[in-house]
Amino acid sequence: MPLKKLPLSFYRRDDVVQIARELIGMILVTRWDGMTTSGRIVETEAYAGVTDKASHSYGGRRTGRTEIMYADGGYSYVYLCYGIHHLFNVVTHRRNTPHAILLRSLEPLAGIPEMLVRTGKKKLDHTLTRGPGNMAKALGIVKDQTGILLNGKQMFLADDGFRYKKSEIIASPRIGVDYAGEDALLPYRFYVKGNPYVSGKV
DNA sequence: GAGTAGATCCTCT
DNA sequence: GAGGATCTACTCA
Repeated sequence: MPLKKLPLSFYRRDDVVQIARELIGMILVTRWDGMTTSGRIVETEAYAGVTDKASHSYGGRRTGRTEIMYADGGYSYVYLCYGIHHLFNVVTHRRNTPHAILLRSLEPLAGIPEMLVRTGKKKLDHTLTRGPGNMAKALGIVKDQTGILLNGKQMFLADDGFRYKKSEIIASPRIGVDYAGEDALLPYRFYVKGNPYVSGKV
């Protein structure tokens, strides 16, 4: 089955956790610098807007950085963390409901040589796109790519018909959000069981 | 193998 | 002026 771009209606639904689960197995494509790179998503985390302490938009916080989260679903939200890592998110739901999904890891498909150049690695191994910082780097994603509509030419998510078995998709608490108190325990993270590209303990 | 520090900079207080 | 949705390398055992 050929690649089919996900329609904007896919992102503009109410249940961000459900969308995060459905994104597992989809393909992320970026196309810039004259190179196409892509990979199959194997790890995501949902951030449920104003009610989620771990979210940047918790309590309705609205700043220059988080403004894009309040837009309609289907936009990219990239931001810099720890001064080094760019983290790529997909905005979901509709205007004024700031939900987002962090894409944490994917399995490289196309453009692997380009990914190796971008990350400075010598050969392909599971650390190439493991974890959100590495993944963004391998795909050439930087925070300037915030606000791109994900059904365009530069960057999009697609479905090639592949599906993991339901039993292969695991829900667990999110990573690196200990500061969020009880919300850090919510099972908003999804990953493919046993996949070497998944960050954290498998 | 486990634990920890350092990198490094944008954003909000 | 502080801290973060992280990663790597280095120390110590």
